[in-house]
Amino acid sequence: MTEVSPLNRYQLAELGSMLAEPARAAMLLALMDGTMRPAGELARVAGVSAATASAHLKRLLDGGLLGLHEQGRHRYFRLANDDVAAWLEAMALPHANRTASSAAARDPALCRARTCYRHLAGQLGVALCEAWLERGWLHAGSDGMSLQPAATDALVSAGFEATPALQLLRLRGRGCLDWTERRLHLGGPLGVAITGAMLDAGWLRRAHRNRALLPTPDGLRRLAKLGVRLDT
Amino acid sequence: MTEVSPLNRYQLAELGSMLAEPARAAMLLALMDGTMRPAGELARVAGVSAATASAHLKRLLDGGLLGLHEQGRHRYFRLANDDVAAWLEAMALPHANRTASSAAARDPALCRARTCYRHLAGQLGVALCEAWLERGWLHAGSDGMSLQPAATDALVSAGFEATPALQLLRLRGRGCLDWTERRLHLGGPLGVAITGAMLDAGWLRRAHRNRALLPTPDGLRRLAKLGVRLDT
DNA sequence: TCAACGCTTCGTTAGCAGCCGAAGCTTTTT
DNA sequence: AAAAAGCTTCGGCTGCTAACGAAGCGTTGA
Repeated sequence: MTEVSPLNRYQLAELGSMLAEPARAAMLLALMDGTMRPAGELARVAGVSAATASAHLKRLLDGGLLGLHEQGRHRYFRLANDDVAAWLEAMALPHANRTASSAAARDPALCRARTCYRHLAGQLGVALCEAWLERGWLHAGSDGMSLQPAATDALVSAGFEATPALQLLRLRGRGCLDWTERRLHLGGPLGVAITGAMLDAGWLRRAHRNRALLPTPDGLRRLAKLGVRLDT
Repeated sequence: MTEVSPLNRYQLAELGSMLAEPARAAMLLALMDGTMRPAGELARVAGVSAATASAHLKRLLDGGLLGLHEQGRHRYFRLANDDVAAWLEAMALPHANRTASSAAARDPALCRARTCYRHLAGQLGVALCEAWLERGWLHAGSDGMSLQPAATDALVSAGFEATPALQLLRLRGRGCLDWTERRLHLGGPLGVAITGAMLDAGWLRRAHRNRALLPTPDGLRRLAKLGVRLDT
């Protein structure tokens, strides 16, 4: 009865123990929006002293869950990569059933569109991914997803600037499991770039309270032109 | 800075602490193949006394990760549902990068085909899901996936028995993120039933050492007739 | 040059969680 | 009816770890 699995018991336990402390969990959740935050701010978010926070951050850093950017006397922490963000999103899976009954209690805006790390998730994210796959604008290969040249014309005519649109062709995307929709949306550098461009262009606005993204009326119109529609 | 997320810090920490003990992690991993196992066996797998195992199992049960079947003086434990199995698979995400370099070191058979809970995963699982979606045999709606009547004829002519093939139409499937392929394969009751039928029909055999599924030459031929091919 | 600042390291304390053996309960076997 | 088997509960021990204040270190700004 040898143990052959993606993860052995010790790796799994190690990963679990990273989350097992509410203070660490709070820090990770705070970084889910893709921002970088200094240690002191994360200490406040977690509600612990600077000394305690420092130990927690070291632990998460050594564990490979966080990345670090040092600047003068500040140390900015961020999630290590979008695998970690996708993983944190997936942590909601065991709760999927229990909260399904109280689905209405969940923030509807959050279900409609939100950031997953730094790319678009929720109904809108899934709709975009599926629509573009169907139109052949996105190609899904074994090495991830990529934008097809045919898509750039449509993007430009919908309001994207020509240069950024062309640069998108070089970026790679990847599927990312959406916890509310249980289907894939577009993540990876490509997903980040597209989402960023839509924010810049004013198609989407960030909510203040949470990770929700609010599509503007103009944004909805332009998205519809690109085949992306919200069911409701 | 209120905390609005699928999971709050305490839920996340609670979930993490379930895994944080190697003994509990070992038990969960042992149940990943979808089997039911009595407490005593899980104690042996985890390498702890019956008393300790009992406490761990109670914890996992209360936490909603395990299901229970009582029979006489035996208590059989299983994973609560396939959400939990999918979640455990997703736990490998943060390791995806690190192990990518040593990808060759991973068991190739395991990457090719394996059980995820009780349904087919790996290259073969993803290939089946994508091929059947493309052919219109599978329909993906917001409520999950379902088999279309058109598929049953093909299944029967490929060697499925007529009655089981018809019963499949009633079952619902769902996408399940594949940690090696980073794409969706077919899970849920429908995925379980199809995989089970293929095992019964001798298209696939279970490996002894691990969760790998070994396609037989005959099975490969029949799968190819159903549009399912391994890239290599 | 000195003070303020941001963060980490050190040393200590307190509390929780895992572990086991023994005892108890229930079901099965003889 | 008694013994065995499977599991849980109880009690006590041990070790780990999160917590904080104080001290130390490097950076920034006056």
